Amino acid sequence: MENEKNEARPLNFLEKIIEDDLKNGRVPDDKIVTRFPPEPNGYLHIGHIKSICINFGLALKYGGRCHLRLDDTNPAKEETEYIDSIKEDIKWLGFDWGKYEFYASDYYDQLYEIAVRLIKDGKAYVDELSAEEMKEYRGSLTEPGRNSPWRDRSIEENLRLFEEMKAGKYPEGTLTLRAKIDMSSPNINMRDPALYRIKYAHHPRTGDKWCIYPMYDFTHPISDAIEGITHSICTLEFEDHRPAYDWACSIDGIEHTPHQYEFARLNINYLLMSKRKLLYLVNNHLVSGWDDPRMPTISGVRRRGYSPEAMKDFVSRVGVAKVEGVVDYSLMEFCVREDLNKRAKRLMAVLDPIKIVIDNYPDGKVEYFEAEDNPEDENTSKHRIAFSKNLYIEREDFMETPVKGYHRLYPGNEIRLKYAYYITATGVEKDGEGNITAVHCTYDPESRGGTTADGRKVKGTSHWVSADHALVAEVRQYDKLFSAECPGAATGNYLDDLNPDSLKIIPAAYIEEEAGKAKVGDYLQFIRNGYYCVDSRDSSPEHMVFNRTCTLKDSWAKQKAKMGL
RNA sequence: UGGGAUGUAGUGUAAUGGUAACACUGCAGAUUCUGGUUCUGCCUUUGGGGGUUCGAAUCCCUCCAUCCCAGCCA
Repeated sequence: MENEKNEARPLNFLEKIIEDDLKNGRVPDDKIVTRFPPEPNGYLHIGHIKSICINFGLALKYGGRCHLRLDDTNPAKEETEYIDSIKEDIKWLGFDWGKYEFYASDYYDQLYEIAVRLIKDGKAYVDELSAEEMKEYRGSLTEPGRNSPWRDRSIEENLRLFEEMKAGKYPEGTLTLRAKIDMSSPNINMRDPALYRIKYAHHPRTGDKWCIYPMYDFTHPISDAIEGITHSICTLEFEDHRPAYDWACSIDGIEHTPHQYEFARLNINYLLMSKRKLLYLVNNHLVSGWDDPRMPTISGVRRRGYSPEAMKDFVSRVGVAKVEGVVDYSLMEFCVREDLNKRAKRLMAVLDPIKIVIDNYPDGKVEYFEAEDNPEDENTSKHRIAFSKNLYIEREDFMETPVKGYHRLYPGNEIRLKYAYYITATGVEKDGEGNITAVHCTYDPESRGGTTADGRKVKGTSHWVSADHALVAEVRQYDKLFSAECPGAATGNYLDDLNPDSLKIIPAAYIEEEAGKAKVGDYLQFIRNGYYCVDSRDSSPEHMVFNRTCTLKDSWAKQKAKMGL
C-alpha cells in the first residue's frame, strides 16, 4: 500500500537524478548507495528524520542500500552516548542499515596515507600560520586570499613535519596540513582548506591513538568513495563545499567517484532545530532532558507519543526540494492525529472533574458497559467500564447558565453519558463561596446503553468515570515549547518566546480502570480530549503518568473564541 | 560590494512550451453515541518589468527579494 502511494506521488528532484543515472548506466551494478552521516555530537532531531527518510527511502525504493556512517572526526565534541541514541532513533523510525555501520574513524589510516600521497605529489603542505593569521591570509568574501609563507616548503620537509605532527611533537593550534589549491578562488572553501589539525582529545573509538584529526572536507568525500557511495545527499549549506568534495574525489588513486547533491533542510515553525540552542535548554534545565516530550528531538517526540509512521508520513508530505522554507507545525499535528486516530485505544478520562450524582440510581449498584477500543475499526475489540450513582464528568461539560450554542449538560437539559444512559440535570450543590460542588441528575433507565426506544436525540454526549472505580493518575499536558512562530524573531533571544504554559501537570486525574493496562509505547485517546501515552521515564504501576501527545481538534473552542468567551 | 543557491495560494510541494494543481491551514455546511472522525463546498497562487512564441510558471534579458559561505566545526 505504501508503494502504491509512492508511485502515485510525482518524483522529487533527487529521484529524477537517480532514475536518470540508472537509465544511463551511471550507477555501478545498478545499485545506488546512499548514506546517513550524522556527527555524534548531540541527539537527532526532526530535521534529521527528513535526511534519514531521504537516504534510507531512496535506497529502499531503488533497490540499493543505505549506510549508517558516524562522522566522528572531531573528538572534542563527540560522545558514545550520542552514538547510542542515534542508532536507537533510526531503529525506532523503522530503518535498518544491516551490516553497513561505519565510522569515519575507520578510515583514519587510509586518510593518513592519502594525505602523505598528497604531500608527495606537492598538493598539500604543512602550515605554521596561527588561526588568526590563517584567517587574515584567507582574504574576505570580496578580496582574494594570499599564499601562506609556508606554502612552498619542500616535500621532504612537509613529510617530516606531518609525520612529527602525527607523533605528537607539536602542541595544538601550531601546525595544520593544508591542501594546495587556490588562495584566490572566489569560493572560500577552495582557498587551501585545512586537511588535518592537531587535537589532543580522547576519541570515543580510537582513544588516544591519534593526535591529528582529518577535517570534514577531506574525510567526507573520501569516506563516501571508500564505501562506494553513489549519491551523497546533504543539506544546502554544503553547496559551496561541492568543489572541495569533487577535489578530494579526484585525488590520484581514488577509484570510485561519488556525487554530492543538496536539498533544503526541514524547518518547522514554533520549533527550534539548532543543536546549540537545544543543548542550552537541556543544560539549563529549561526542559527535563534531550527526551523531554517538548523537545523536537526524535527521543522527545517518541516520549511525547508521536508514532514513527506519523513522522515518516509528515516528511513525505513535506517533500524534497531546494527551496528553503518553513513548514507549518499544523501539518505535523495533522499527520500525528491522522495516524493516531486509526490506532489509538479509546479511554474515558476526566481531567478537571465535577461530581455528578444520579439521584434516581440505586445506592451501591454497579453496572458494566461495553466500550469500543477503537470505533475506526469495524472489528474493534471492547472493554468494560463500571457505572454507578456517583460519577465525574468534565467541569466544562456543565454550565449552570448555558451560553449560546452550548449543548452539554445544564439544568433541565438531557445529554448522553457515552455508552451508558441519558441523564438530565436537576440542580446543583454549592459551597459557601458559590462554587458548584456537585450536579444532581436523574437518569432514564430506558436509555440503557446510550440509546432510547423512542429514538429521541440528544445533542450532547459526555465522557465520564465512576467515582468509586476510577484510577487516579498523573497527567502531563504538553503544549508547544515556544509560543512564537519563529522563536527569537521579535527580541533576538529565543528564550523570550519560551511558552510558560508548555507543561501543565494534573497530579490526580480520574481515568477509567482499563487505563491501568496501558504500557509504554501504547497509543491512547482520552475521548473528546486528546491523544496520550504512558510516560516512558516516570510512569510506574503504582503511579501512572500519562503524557498528552496532542489535543483533538476542538471546533467548539473555536466557536467560543469567536463569540468572545 | 566576491562566490554559490532559491523565488508558484497563508504554508509545503507538483506542473519543463499547450486549460496552474495536490495536501495542510482557514471559512461554510452535512453526518456523527467523541463539538473527534468522515463527507461536501468555498477562499486564495506563478517576485517585478521587458522580450521570443499562435501560446510562457517553463526559454532569453533585466531588476528585485531571500538564504548560505571568510572554523584548525560538521
